[in-house]
Amino acid sequence: MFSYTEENYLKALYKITVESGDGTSGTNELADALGVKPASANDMLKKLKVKKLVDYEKYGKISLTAAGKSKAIAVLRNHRLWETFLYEKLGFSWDEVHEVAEQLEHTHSPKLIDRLDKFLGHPEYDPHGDPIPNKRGKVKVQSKKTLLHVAVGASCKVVAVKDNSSSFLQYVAKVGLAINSVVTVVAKQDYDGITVLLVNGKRSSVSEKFLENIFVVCHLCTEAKHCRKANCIRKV
Amino acid sequence: MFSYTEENYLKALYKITVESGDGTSGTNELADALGVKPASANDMLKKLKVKKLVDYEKYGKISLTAAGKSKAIAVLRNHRLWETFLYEKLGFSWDEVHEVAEQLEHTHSPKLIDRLDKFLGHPEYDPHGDPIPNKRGKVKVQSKKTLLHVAVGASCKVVAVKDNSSSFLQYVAKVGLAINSVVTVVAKQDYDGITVLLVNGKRSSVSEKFLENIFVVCHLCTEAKHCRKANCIRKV
DNA sequence: TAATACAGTTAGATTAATCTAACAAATAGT
DNA sequence: ACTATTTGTTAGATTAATCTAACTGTATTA
Repeated sequence: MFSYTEENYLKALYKITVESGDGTSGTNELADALGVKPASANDMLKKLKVKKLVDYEKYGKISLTAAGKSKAIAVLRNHRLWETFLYEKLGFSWDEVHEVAEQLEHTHSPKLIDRLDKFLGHPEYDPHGDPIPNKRGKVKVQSKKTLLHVAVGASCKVVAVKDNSSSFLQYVAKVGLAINSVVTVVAKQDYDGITVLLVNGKRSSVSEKFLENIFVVCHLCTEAKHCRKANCIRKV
Repeated sequence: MFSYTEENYLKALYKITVESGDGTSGTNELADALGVKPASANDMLKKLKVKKLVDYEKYGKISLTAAGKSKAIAVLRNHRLWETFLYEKLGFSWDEVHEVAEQLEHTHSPKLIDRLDKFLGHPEYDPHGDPIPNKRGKVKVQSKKTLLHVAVGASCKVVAVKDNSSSFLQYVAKVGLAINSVVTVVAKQDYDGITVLLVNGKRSSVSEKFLENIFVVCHLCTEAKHCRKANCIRKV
């Protein structure tokens, strides 16, 4: 069995390794993500290595083993199903669900999760647009394009947000964005990257930090998948 | 704030003190209820006393303070609402809900509990017939009569079960009993108390231990409350 | 009332998760 | 290649919750 804490480390490692190019993480990066000191992360990494959930050599890159990845995905599935429940059934707003789901995700009842999944109608995406892994641990591929990659003058469709924090999501909502919103990049300052967005006739100026936390696809796509069209959003 | 463990101690203390005549508990009794050693319970009691959640003198009777009782009731509310959710919405059987609800009851989000309560339509009783405390901590009075108190030849209605363990509840179901079942006490052996019950035309022989875990009221009552009729179930 | 049983307490050890402070290895910049 | 910075590791301490084993107080009862 896994402790609450071990599960959180695995989940954080999964997120970091998926987002990094090479599927690895560093000690400090991990400690940062969990809000602990590097020394603590280091202690836990030793434990997880003994349990064959992570793989690394001293001073080397950290990666998840198949077993570690599988457990991390299971926790992520719990988390995203609970978020969906809170949003769909209990009327929580999308900036509130993350924190509460953190508390609910560590139940050790496979039956509970299966039944919840069924009750929700086997949802494919959570309220933030992130794919919900299925029972067998399969995770849909997500667009890796963000608003930062969209050319000035181009339009695109929001499919997910990277940052799930309440403060960011409230900001996103204020700008008028939501999952499936169509947004146009109107202008960008070369100097500091401040960008003007157009959403439903409303203009807002945002930073590059904001842009890189919004995942998008070509606005002509009908599915919230990575758009494969060659000229999608008119840029790489 | 309270730790998961503190909450469990408070909940156990509440149950024990409510069931005892004088509203107190002993160290061993508490330790037993939680499956820990008396030494551990003693350690925790000291902590809870410092936090002014319990009241006792060395070697004396243990009771909850108003603050301790209030917190215990809040945990009980969470527990029973989750049990109801699992039973009503996710199709769990009544012998499965307790264990899973133990894991869900320790969330620290008042909003979650309020929304869950609303989503379930403000239920008054959980799947075991136990009253769900309301938001302000008010708990409905429950019948304290059990099948053990019912005279031979008399009939009564099941309103709740005392033991929530899976093994007991499966036994109860096998006998054909459920909340609101009408049951007749057909015969009782003076020697060992073995009692014959009649439920929906089916006879079963059960022990006194079984009988004292089934709460009942007069079968003519329409509400699952303590029946106040003088001759209720033809016995004290 | 003295012996015995039971209930309650204490001291000291253990485990998991964390920390601080000091140190070591790897990397980057000139 | 040398130094400075960043990144990673270690040792030792702390806290919460538990345990065992030994002890003390209370209650029963012969």
